[in-house]
Amino acid sequence: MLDVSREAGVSSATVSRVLTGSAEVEPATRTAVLAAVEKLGYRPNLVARGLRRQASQVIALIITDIENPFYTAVCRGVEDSARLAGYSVILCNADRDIEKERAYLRVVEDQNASGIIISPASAQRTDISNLVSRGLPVIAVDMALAAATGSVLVDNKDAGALATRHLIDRGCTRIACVTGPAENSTAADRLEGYLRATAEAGLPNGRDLIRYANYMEDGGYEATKRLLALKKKPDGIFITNNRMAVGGLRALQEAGVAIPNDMDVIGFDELPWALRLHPHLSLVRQPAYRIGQEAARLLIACLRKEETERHIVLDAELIAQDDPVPRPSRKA
Amino acid sequence: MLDVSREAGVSSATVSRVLTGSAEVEPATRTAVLAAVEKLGYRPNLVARGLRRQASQVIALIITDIENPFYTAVCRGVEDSARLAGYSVILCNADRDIEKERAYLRVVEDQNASGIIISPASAQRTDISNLVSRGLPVIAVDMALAAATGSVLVDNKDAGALATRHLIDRGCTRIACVTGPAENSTAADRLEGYLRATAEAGLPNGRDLIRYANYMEDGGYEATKRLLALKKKPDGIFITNNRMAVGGLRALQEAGVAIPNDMDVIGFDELPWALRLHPHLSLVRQPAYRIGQEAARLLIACLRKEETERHIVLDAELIAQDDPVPRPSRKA
DNA sequence: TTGTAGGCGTTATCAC
DNA sequence: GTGATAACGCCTACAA
Repeated sequence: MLDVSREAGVSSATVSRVLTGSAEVEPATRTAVLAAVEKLGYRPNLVARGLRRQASQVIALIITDIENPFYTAVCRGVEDSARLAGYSVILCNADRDIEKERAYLRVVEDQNASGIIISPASAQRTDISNLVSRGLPVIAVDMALAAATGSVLVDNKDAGALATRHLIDRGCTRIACVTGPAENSTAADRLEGYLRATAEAGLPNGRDLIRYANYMEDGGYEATKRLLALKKKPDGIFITNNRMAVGGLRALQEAGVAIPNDMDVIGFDELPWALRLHPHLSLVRQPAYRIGQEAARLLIACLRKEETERHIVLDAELIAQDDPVPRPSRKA
Repeated sequence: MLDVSREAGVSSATVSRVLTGSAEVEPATRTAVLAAVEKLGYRPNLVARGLRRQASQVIALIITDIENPFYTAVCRGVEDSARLAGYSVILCNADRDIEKERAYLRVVEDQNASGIIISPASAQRTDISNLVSRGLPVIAVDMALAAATGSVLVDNKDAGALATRHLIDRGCTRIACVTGPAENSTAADRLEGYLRATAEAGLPNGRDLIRYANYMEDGGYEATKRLLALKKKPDGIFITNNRMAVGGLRALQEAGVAIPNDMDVIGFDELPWALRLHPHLSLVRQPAYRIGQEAARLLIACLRKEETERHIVLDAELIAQDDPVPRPSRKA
């Protein structure tokens, strides 16, 4: 910057003013400065700027599982929205690991991120209290977090009920549920939706019909296999996430159970295209891209101290079996 | 830090020495400092440190397509390896967009990343020359980059030939190839492998059997559909990436073409589990996680000025149809 | 409108 | 072994 100021024959303060637009500058000196910047290919050092301003124009995005397309779609929403507003995004994959998540929260704080968007590893154990008390805005997505500055969520109970009712509407009378880890609150909510819908319909929903798994393929596989081993087999299964659905489909396939003739299945969230290879698999889909967009919008509004609603709830959508599947609208 | 130094009754310089281990410190003062650090919950400001040291302990990872599980697996490899060595990773998704990639390269440079790992959007147009000339190490993965400091690659020509020969071995005599964008060098290499293998076997490989698509589901879908519309239909198809394979499978399914009876298909890279739902789909798999690990190892070796081989070539592996599929070994 | 000067939180240098 | 002190590159009072 010193070079630029010399080249333009002004002080470094003026260069700074031109570059940041923080104050009025004589048009002539302004052009001189810009010419010098251009000539020397000068670019401000973001680290120094961050140190001085105590704010970095960087948003940290901490996600639960980078190999799950739901979260990557959220990422893209955050990204696109944040970049439009002049923010950079740094992405961290906590990998469902509370320790890894904690490590990232520390790093991100120490790196002076301007704000944080997080899909928490745990509603209880994820601790953002010191961040929030330091005034750092934190937006929760996917899972509610009591201390969060804001949130963008889907009502997982409703979504779970929506999925379950679809199976009921299709005539299932003995519906099982493969849900996520017991301590995971979204899994609990989706399960609760299942319990509500089955109860309303007077259908059985006892412990034998419920399986807790790890939200991963192998978990869905094992859980489904065990359901198929029941004496009183279910005639419908609600699998509460996309990766487990893949495992579940495989278990059904290996067992020679045909969908929908021998078994009705509904999943939760897409795998881009892959689940559509199974035309008889319905699913409930969260607007992942939109969740990301809204989270970024919310965070930036907080950073700008704008008045805005703090908590957004979006609707999940039923993609019913054999229905025409709309293209995922990213730009919506 | 000033607080800590007061608390411990020493100067800030000593605190720094204790924390960084940059010089010997009297054990007694050392414990006093650490006690003060503990008591006050002090944590160094990484931005200030980065400014002073002109090095950030942050590695930037720029990937091509965050929705492609191949790249996310690379991420995890980089991550795990980098964190072990005390580096943080910031992840950027260039989205096959050369402009977005350029923007990220700038941001990352301005943020003073210590080094860069990149899967380039283009072998020709991705420009890292100024980074490299500034002394920033850049490791290319997935696609070679002439200016790169180092690289971790798979021989895509060999891999393409490997895939094609598998179809040949299975008795195909008219093999088509759905490859990526014409200007994409990995796509060109995989295609070249196909051309070589078919030529060696005396099989046709004319323009009608070759489709260029966008490495995405819709591209694979359209390309496959057009292959199926040929007067002289192929009896085998090599689809050069995982996302296109999903689209291709869908096109075949819609057309009622059964694998492997009506058509043999081989893909390239996995979708975690999803492609295994199609037990008759073989594929050639790159060691994605390992590529990421090696890239991080290489980069860190460069940062530490260690002598090391600069360019690593790993082997792709054939996962033959109906063969038992080994679990993806992440920790390998 | 512009320049001077000081400080953001560290660490490196140089005395002691 | 330890403490002043300067400097990393930028921004912003304050003064001119």
